[in-house]
Amino acid sequence: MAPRKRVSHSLENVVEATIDLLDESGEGALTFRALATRLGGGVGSIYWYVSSREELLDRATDEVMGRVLAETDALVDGPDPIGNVRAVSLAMFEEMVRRPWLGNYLMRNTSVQTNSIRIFERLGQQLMTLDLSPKQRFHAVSSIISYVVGVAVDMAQPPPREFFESGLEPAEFMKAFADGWRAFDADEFPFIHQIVDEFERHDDVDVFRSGLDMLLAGLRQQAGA
Amino acid sequence: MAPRKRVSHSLENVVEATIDLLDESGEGALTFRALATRLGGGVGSIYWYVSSREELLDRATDEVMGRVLAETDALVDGPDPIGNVRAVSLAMFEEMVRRPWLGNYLMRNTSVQTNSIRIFERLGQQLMTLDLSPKQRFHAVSSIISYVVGVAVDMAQPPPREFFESGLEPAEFMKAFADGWRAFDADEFPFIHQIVDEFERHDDVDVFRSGLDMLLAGLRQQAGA
DNA sequence: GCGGATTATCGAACAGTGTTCTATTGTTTC
DNA sequence: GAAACAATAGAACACTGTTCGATAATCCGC
Repeated sequence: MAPRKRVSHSLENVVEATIDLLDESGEGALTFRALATRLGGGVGSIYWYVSSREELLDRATDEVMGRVLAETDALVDGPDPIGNVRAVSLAMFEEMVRRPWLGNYLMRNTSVQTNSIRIFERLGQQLMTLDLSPKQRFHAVSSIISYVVGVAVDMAQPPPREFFESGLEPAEFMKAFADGWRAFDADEFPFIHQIVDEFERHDDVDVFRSGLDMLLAGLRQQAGA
Repeated sequence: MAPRKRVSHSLENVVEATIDLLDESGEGALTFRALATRLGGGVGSIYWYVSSREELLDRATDEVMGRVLAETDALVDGPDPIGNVRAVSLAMFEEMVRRPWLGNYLMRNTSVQTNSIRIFERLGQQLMTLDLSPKQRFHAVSSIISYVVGVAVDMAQPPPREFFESGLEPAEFMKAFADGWRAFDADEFPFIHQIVDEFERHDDVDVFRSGLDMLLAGLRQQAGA
C-alpha cells in the first residue's frame, strides 16, 4: 500500500488538538499554523471543519463543558438544593482553574455552546423547589454563573511579566509584591495594611469559596429558608 | 511663523486619544495606526510615551478609574458601611456599562494601575467597622470586586454577529433569541421554560443589582448585623 | 473497470496587526 | 553657532487570521 500523501482530519480531531494546545500552552499558542503543524497538515484544511478561530474556541469550550456536565451529574442529588448548586459551582470553578483559557470563552456564543445552556438549566432546576419567583430564580442563577466565571477569569490571568523576569519562586514573588503594598502610606491605606498578610498567603480557591458562600447565604435568606 | 512640520504629543494626549478611540469604537478599533492617525502623527511616536499596547490600555483604564474614584468620593459617608459599598459598586458597574472595554483590563497590572488599588482600599475601609476578621474582610472585598467586574465583562460582550446580520431591533432580536429557548424540550428544560419570559424582558442592571444584594446580604449575615 | 462529481487537503498569497529600527527634525544648552 | 539631546516619522519585520485556487482522494452510477 502506497503511503498516504495527505493527512485525514475530522472535527473531533481538530477540536481535540485545539484543547490540547490550549491546555499545554494557553490561548496565545492557539494559532492556525501551530494547530496545522500539530495535526500534520496544512493551514487551510482547518477551515474545512471550522469557519473561524472564534468557532474553534467555542467548540473547544463546549466540548469541555460537556465533560463538566457529565462529571457533575452525581453532584445534584443531595437533599439541599443550594448545597447542590454549591457543589456544581465548585466543580466548574476547579475546571476553570485547570484550564485558564476556559473562562474567557464561556457564556459567549450560546447558539453553539449547547452545554452552557445545560449548565444553566442544571443550576436553575435546583432552585425550582425553593420559594422564589421566576424572576428571582433567573437573577440568582445568572448572578451565580457570572460570579463563578468572573472570579475564574480574574484568577486565570497570567502573572505579570515582572514575575518571569525576576526568576523568583511564586511564593517569593508574592512576598515581594506584598512588600510593595506594605510600603504604602499607613494612614492613607489602612485597609491594605490590615489585610496584606492575608493577601500574601491567600489561596485563590479559598477566596472563591468564601464569596460563593456569601452569595448562597444571601440566596438562602431570600428563599426564606 | 512657518507651519509646523511635526505634531507634538504628550502622555496625556496619547491616553486621552486612546480613551476616545475605545469609547467610540471599542477595543478592536484601538490600533497603533488608528491612534497615530487620530493624533495626526506617525506610529513610532507613540512608543516614545508607552512601551506596548498593553501599557496603553493599562494607562487608559487607570485614568478612567481615577475619575470613578473622584466621582464616588461622596458615596462613602453614609451611616451604613455595606450600603456605601453597594453605592460604590453600582457606580463602578455603571461606568463599565458606559465603557464596555473597561472591565477586560481592570485588575490587571496593579503596579501601573494605582487607582484600582485605591478602589480596593476604599471598599475595604468600609468593612473595617464591621465585626469581621481581616481574612473575612479580604475575602469579601475580593469577591465583591470580582463579582462586579465579572458581571460587567459578561454583559459587555458584543451581541453575536447574527444580530447585525439580522438587522432586527434589539428587542426583536431578543424575542427571536428567547423563542429559540422556548423551542427546547419542555421536559428536559423546565427551568429554561420557567424563566424565558423574564429573560426576554430582563434588564442587565437589574440582574447585577440583584446578585450584588445577595452577596451583600450574605456579608451582612457574616458580620452578624 | 471507468469517468465525472463531490469531498477534502494543502500552501501560497493578502491584508492587517504590534513592534523595532534608523533617519530626521526640532529644541535646548553652552 | 554648534554640539547634545528630546521627539517625531514611517519604512521594515515577523506574525496573525483568512481567502483562494490547485490538487488529491473518494464516492457513485454505470
